[in-house]
Amino acid sequence: MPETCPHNSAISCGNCRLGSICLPLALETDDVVKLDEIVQRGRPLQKNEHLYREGDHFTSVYAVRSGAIKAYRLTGDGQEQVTGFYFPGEIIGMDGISKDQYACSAKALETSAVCEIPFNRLEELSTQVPSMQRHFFQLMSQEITSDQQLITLLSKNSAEERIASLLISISARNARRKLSRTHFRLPMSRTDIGNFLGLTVETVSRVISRFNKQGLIAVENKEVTLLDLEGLKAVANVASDS
Amino acid sequence: MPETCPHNSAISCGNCRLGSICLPLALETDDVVKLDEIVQRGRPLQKNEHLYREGDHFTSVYAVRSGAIKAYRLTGDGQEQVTGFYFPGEIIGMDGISKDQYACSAKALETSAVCEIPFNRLEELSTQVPSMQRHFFQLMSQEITSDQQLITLLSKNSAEERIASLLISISARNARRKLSRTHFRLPMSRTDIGNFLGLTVETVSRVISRFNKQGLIAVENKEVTLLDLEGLKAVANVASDS
DNA sequence: CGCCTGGTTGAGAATCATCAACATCTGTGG
DNA sequence: CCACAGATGTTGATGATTCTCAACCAGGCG
Repeated sequence: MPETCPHNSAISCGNCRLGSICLPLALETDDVVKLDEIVQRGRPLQKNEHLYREGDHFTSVYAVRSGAIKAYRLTGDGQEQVTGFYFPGEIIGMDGISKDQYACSAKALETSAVCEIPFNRLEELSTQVPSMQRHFFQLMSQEITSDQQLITLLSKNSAEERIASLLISISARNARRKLSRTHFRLPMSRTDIGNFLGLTVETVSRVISRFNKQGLIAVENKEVTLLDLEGLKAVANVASDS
Repeated sequence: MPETCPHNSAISCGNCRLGSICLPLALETDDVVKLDEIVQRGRPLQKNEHLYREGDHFTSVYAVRSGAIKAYRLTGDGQEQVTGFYFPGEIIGMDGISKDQYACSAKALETSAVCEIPFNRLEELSTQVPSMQRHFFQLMSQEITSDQQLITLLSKNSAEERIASLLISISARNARRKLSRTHFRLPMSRTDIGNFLGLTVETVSRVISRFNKQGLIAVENKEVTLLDLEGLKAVANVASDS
């Protein structure tokens, strides 16, 4: 068996715990080595540091290794629309491909580490390794469907349903990483939550307080415990398995 | 010069007027021939006929040739969320890639013709023709950014702003096809518009009536004339060039 | 002709935004 | 280590936008 990472003995896609939910998902061992050769791992981002900004020349997509990143765009009148929160194992930056410049800004919500994947290298690799191409098509398609879920949420659901859905989504993404499904720290501010869900800070705060009083969750600042996951799912109006 | 389409003398990507805004955009002449070989053109869809349904096994993406298609998904409680309207030259079905089944249903709003592009053939072609791969990545990325624009619209904008934005978007897409920027027929119902923009039929109807009274547009059933495009853009809160 | 779908208009109700005051947390410097 | 300032979060009162319910109108098709 070959050395899993030829240029960095500490970290590699081959030994990354996130591999199962990140890029290498569908790859053969030697293809993972090829991926490893193009992935660049820089210094960590400090809280509030930008990974890239709206309008920057598009060069790379990024896999989040640790921490949390928010993607947002500014509206004409300077308001912030958060388009997504990205947790370890998730890929950010695919919106930049179409115009060769990023359509969103990406900012660290806490100290975070990312793996940079230069897109032209990824394109090359994709022509050589069909399963790589397939996997990347799937990742982009996944981004489309998750955006469409958010569209539905914004279009049809009440403030309570939106916030319950967000909590459930974070819980599910935690579970994928083998972390607690019921207890976690929200890396984003209430304002960010509002800007994501199309609500004001006040409404976010009120709904969270209400969930707390109702015994659905226990909140202390950013620490959240989901006390009644089934109850929350009922509030969110989602089928029990999602 | 080779025969542009080896298997269908009437229609081919090579002679299609929509080529400049559809798939072949960035292709060399002989690559267009390769694309032509995999594109399938079936009988037209009648109004209300489905191209595919949510949950169907994913096989192909489709380029709209004529008419108009709406994509929609059903919420848990049976409501309809329209995720997009697709006009000639636009590609539909990319949401199906991630799970190998369509995440939306697609239904003809009027008699429509589509070009079916079997995805596994497209994948093969993409490994052989890098510009094809690149172009398809760009199309998917475009879908992501347009979904994100819709997210912003739903999250931050009033009923008037949403409807003005939709009219402007249709106008701009008409212009791309060298059709009138100011006069067109809305292929979708008021209900569809509401389900797309997160509004009720009544609100849609009221806002359109108001625009009519204000002299911004002239409406007669589905026929719309944009009388004051600049005024509409002001209402929509968008920069004048979009 | 009458029915049914789709669209319009009106009145009242509900949700969420706005404005405002206050509380709490964070981190910085004395 | 404490004190303070600014940012962040909470709670309350009020109001606006949009939804809901309902009636009515117009057009298409059997």
